[in-house]
Amino acid sequence: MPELPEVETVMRGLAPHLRGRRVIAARLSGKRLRLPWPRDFAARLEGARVEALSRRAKFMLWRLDSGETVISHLGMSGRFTVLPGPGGAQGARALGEFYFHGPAGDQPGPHDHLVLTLDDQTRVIYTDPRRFGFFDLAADAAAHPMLAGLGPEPLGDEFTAAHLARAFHGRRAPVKTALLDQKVVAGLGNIYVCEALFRARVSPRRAAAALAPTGRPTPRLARLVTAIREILREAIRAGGSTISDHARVDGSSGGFQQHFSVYGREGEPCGGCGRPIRRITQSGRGTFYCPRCQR
DNA sequence: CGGGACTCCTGCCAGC
DNA sequence: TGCTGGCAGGAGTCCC
Repeated sequence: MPELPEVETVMRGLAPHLRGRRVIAARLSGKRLRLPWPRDFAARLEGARVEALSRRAKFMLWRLDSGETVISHLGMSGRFTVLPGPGGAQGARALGEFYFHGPAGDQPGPHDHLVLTLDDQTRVIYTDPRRFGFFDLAADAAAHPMLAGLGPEPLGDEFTAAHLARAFHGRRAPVKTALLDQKVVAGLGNIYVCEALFRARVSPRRAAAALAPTGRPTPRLARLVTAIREILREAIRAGGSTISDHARVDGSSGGFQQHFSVYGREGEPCGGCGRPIRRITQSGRGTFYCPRCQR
């Protein structure tokens, strides 16, 4: 699940608990995630204070006072859970029972891969059944190989119809595929691309190049930019979308899945024309759209 | 080079 | 009930 709105939701949920706190213990499951754990990861976290949290595309960044930055990616099924310390003991019990499956209520679950204990006794747990997520540490996060080539933030000033026109010009792939390319725009995933294309009334099958025949902005591209921004803002406001895995750090679900117009709605009537939503496969991934409303 | 297929891993669901 | 196959939000790599 985790696309930009879900990562933003998790980051905003973690920030008040992590910011300004010192990590006093870091415990790892030892199981390999998408990438190997950074060398001496626990030791490099322990004793460090978290100065600031931010998000870039689908990556979460924790700047430490050691000069390093934790880079975290949720993959497909990663989630963070905060168990408040003594100050929030009530919440800790309620959540502990749910997320910690041991008899005492504080044993890590089978898919818990990182447990941080902070200097106020808050615990922060990273859980990831599919293990497509990862952690890394870097002195310069922006220069990290996974971040260096990213396109603009879709909610930032650099993401414009002019940018899309340049990125799409000469590109034969379908616009759906192009928007999933993190070098074109950073942070979109399958769900929000489907939803944004529907709102912009652009067919996911159309070649990207056909939307930018001259390499210059067009009204359609402007519509697409607006649709992407709107969808992302609405999804962030709703706390992201919970399909099966995403949760906020307090365990509650996001709500944007209630507002999907096409995603996961194959066969249901289109809200615009009433004809059935269609599902096709593009680059091996499901695409949902209305063949009538989207051209 | 662009673009598609394949890969990592587990959970879940539909269908038999 | 229990099995099997297909599918799932990401993104790097490998080929043509």
